[in-house]
Parts: sequence; C-alpha cells; structure tokens
Amino acid sequence: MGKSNPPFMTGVPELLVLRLLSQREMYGYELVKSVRVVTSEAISLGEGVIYPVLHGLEKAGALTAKRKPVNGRTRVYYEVTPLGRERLDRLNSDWDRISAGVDSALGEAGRV
Amino acid sequence: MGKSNPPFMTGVPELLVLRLLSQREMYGYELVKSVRVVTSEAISLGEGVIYPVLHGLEKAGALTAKRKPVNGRTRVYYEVTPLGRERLDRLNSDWDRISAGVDSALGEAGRV
DNA sequence: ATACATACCTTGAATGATGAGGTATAGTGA
DNA sequence: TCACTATACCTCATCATTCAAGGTATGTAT
Repeated sequence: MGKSNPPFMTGVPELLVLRLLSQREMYGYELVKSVRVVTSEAISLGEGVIYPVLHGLEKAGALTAKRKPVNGRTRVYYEVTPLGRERLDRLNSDWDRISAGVDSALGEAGRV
Repeated sequence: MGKSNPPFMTGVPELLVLRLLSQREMYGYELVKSVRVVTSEAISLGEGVIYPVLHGLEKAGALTAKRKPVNGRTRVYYEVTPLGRERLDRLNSDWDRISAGVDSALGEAGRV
C-alpha cells in the first residue's frame, strides 16, 4: 500500500509522458505500455502514475485532451501544447544537468 | 519556503554522500563543498539536505560518526560501513537502470 | 459462462529535498 | 573595539510526488 518516492524517479514520469506525446498523440493506457518499450523495460509506470500526471499536465495547460470513440470504447488522446513544449525543454535540461552531475561524481567515463 | 522534491533529485543526495564517503571520511560541511566540486557545479546541496541525510544514514547503520576537535572547533567525521557499501551498490544500480532508461527514451545517442 | 485485455479513474500513505532559521567559534580587516 | 565573514553544527514545516490497491465498464476469445 502506498509506497514512497523511490530513488531517482521524481520527475521521470512527467518527462517521459511529455517526451512521448511530443512525438505523437497518445492515450493513457497506450502510454503505460509505451514507457516500458521505449525504456527497454528499465522503467515501468502504472496507471496510478500515468493518469494523475496526465490530468496534472492538462490542468497546467501543457496538454489538451480529445475524446475519441474507438470500437465502442472511449479513448482520451492527449496532445502537447506550446506551453507543454517549453515545459519539456526545461525538464530536458534539468535532466541533462542532474544526470551529468551525478555521472561526473560517479567518475563514469564514456558511454556508447 | 520549503519547496518540494524538485525534478530528478530524489535519492541523489544519498547517492552522492555515500559515494564521496566511500572514498574517504569527511565531515558535513566538507561534503557540502565537495558535492559542488565533484558535480562540476551542476548540483549544489545545502546543509539542510546534507545533515539530515547524514543522520538518516547513520541511524540506518550505513555510516559511523566520529567527533574530532580541530582548532577548537568540533568536526563530525563520517565513515561508510559494510552495510553502507551494500546500500551504495544498490543505489548505483538503481541510478544506472533509471538513467539508462530515460536516456534510451530520450533517444540520446553517444556521449563522450 | 468465464476469463482476459482494454481503458478509464481515485485514493491514502509515505517520503524526502528544500529554504529558512538557529547556535557558536575563529579569523580578518578597519 | 567593532563588524563581518567563514567555519561548523543543527532542526523544522512545507509540499509535491510516486505508488499499490482498489474501482468501473466494455470488447474479445474460449
């Protein structure tokens, strides 16, 4: 029941969601699967993470939602707004800064 | 006052502290400065972050404290225990997994 | 009928980084 | 003497965030 903030995950769901949606519009359930794929199974986000992030970003004006009926079921597709792109840019440089800093501290040399 | 967990920082203080102390024993105030140096100014941790982390790790048995008087002032030096090394190993692989996952998702190619 | 995948959702709990504040001593310069 | 800075320790409240677990409902396949 209710875990806590696991190491290194803060901000990651938001970054991944914005990144994926910046490439093409997707719906929540699709994002859950996609995250696993694009991270090579390294990161797995449950629906309890994805949906709140989606709603938060929509409320913040970073995403717009569009309901589409597909095969009798309803899907909610999300699209990134210009404001969302700015947010993604900011998160991207945050990530670059932090991960470079940590890697530097860990003394890691080159990567492929 | 009192912000929240900024993006990508969760777990980072603990990782950096354990990493630095695994190389040589240090005291809190020294760690504050060192973190800035080893991360190339990319990451800066205040005393309000460092000291609680130190106390938490000591309570968890990952560190041992040793008071040393230096020039009339008292310094508290911390040393990593075997349990602390295990913890560092775990954090290290967590970091590797997450950062590899994110970088993979961001489609980043090679780094120097 | 039964089971599974799809697809949406909310909730409680626990955590942990942060800035601001507090104490005290040593050294520096005017 | 006075003021200021650096050293060195510490605590506290805030607040956003991740997560597991639960819930609803439809489509598809066996």
